[in-house]
Amino acid sequence: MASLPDMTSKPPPLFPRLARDALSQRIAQALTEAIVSGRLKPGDRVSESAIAREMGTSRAPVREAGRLLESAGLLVSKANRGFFVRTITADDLDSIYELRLCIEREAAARLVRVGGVAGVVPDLHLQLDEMTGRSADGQVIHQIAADLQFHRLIVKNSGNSRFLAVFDTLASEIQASTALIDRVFDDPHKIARNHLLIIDALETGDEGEARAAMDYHIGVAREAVVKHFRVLEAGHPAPPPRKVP
Amino acid sequence: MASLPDMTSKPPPLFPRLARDALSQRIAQALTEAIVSGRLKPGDRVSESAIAREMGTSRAPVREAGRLLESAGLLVSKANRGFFVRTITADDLDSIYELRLCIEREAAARLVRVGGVAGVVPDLHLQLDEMTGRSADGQVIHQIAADLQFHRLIVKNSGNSRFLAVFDTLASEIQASTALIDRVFDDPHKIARNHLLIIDALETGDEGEARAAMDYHIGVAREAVVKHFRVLEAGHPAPPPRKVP
DNA sequence: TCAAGTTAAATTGTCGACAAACGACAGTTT
DNA sequence: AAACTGTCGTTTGTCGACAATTTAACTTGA
Repeated sequence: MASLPDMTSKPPPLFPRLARDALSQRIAQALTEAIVSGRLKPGDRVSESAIAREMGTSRAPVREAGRLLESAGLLVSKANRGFFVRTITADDLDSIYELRLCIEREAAARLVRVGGVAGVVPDLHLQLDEMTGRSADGQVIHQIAADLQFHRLIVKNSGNSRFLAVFDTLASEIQASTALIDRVFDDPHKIARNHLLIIDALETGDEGEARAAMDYHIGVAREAVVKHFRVLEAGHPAPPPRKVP
Repeated sequence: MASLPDMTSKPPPLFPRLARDALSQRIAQALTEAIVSGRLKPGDRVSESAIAREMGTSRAPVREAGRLLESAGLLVSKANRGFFVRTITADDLDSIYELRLCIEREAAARLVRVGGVAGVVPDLHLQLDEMTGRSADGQVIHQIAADLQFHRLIVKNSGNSRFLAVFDTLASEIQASTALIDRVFDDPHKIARNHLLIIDALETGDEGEARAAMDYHIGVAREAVVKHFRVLEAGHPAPPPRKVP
């Protein structure tokens, strides 16, 4: 009986299965990278044919990648006009952070409830080191990515897959918006301290504590980010759309 | 000054915009209708070529419609296998309702905060009439649709567009899952009374009241729906996938 | 009879091409 | 001068066909 082939668990951790469909996903990843890195700026046109020419593929997979990123919130499509990099306003970011608050507040409480705190705390500390390390290099993008990853760990281990799905969407939009930011908001060590407060709250084992810590933490970030974008908008009322080479 | 052309509100209610892209959207709508009506059951294969043949189009727009419904959560796609109608488990529904709770709780509070209650209450009553009317005909599907529409009105008028986007996704999944339900859970008038409680709470003007009412209302629904699906799953452990004609 | 290996049918992923639609520019009219 | 109309080039929306992959059937062997 023990020699029966195991049908439930994957036999050996097979290679990433590189399906044929992977093409559109790789294109999507390349586009995502271009957007979060800032090479593609909000409002820029993303031409199917141009991208297809550059990557040496047909337009079909590019189109699929575009639709994928559209549902992810990174692109918008106008009928018969094609895709454009989504322009994120301060109001958008405010809405995003308000939704993010709802999700993470509940995720933190849920993590405590299901007793998964002890399992993630080590990973959280690792991610925290990553965060402070990155910020030392002045890698703002990577620092924010590590920040989001920290929060993602909490959401992922909360046990509600819907929370994670929504969070990932919001995270990619937040990450994309940070391409416009050229400086960190706070001293890296202060940020690290703030995240330690979250870990402390989680470890109390009290749902209310966890919720409150998350409430405060995200509330502060929300205020800072939105304010930053409001002054940005005051300077650049309507940036003209550029053509992607 | 009063004769200046109004740039903020739409001039005359323009025609319905009828874009060329409407083809894939119409296909998506047709597929959605088939799913929520139960003609396509969870696990059923949705063949690109078959649908394209039936509708007299090429596979490309069908494919796009599939991707659209995939991001909406109605379909899942396996690499090189195509699309399948999403099978929703009781655990899924529980996750969905937990997320829905987070959203609507905050949306109700927000609606109170921005002072939009008075504007929607008439519409809410209209939707309530629709709900009780439908249930009299035994139209369970339509009754649930009207129920969701009631809640959608609150979310929409809350002012956070992200809330609405997430709600719509969840609503379509809930609507699709109800295709498996053949009876109403409660007396229609009792349901109507429960919704009246929400309206009452909104009209108090107190955010906490609104939140609490929503909490209770959705909590009850969640418990009933999830319990219903758990017994369904006990009877149908793994329904075999059917081929769509 | 059952199992494994092989072959065939069906379906998806991708490609290149065509026609409709949009935006820009210029010409005309009031 | 301003607004409207017609034309032109570019890009998308759609199509049919080919290649790769999966599924199922079929054959072969113990």
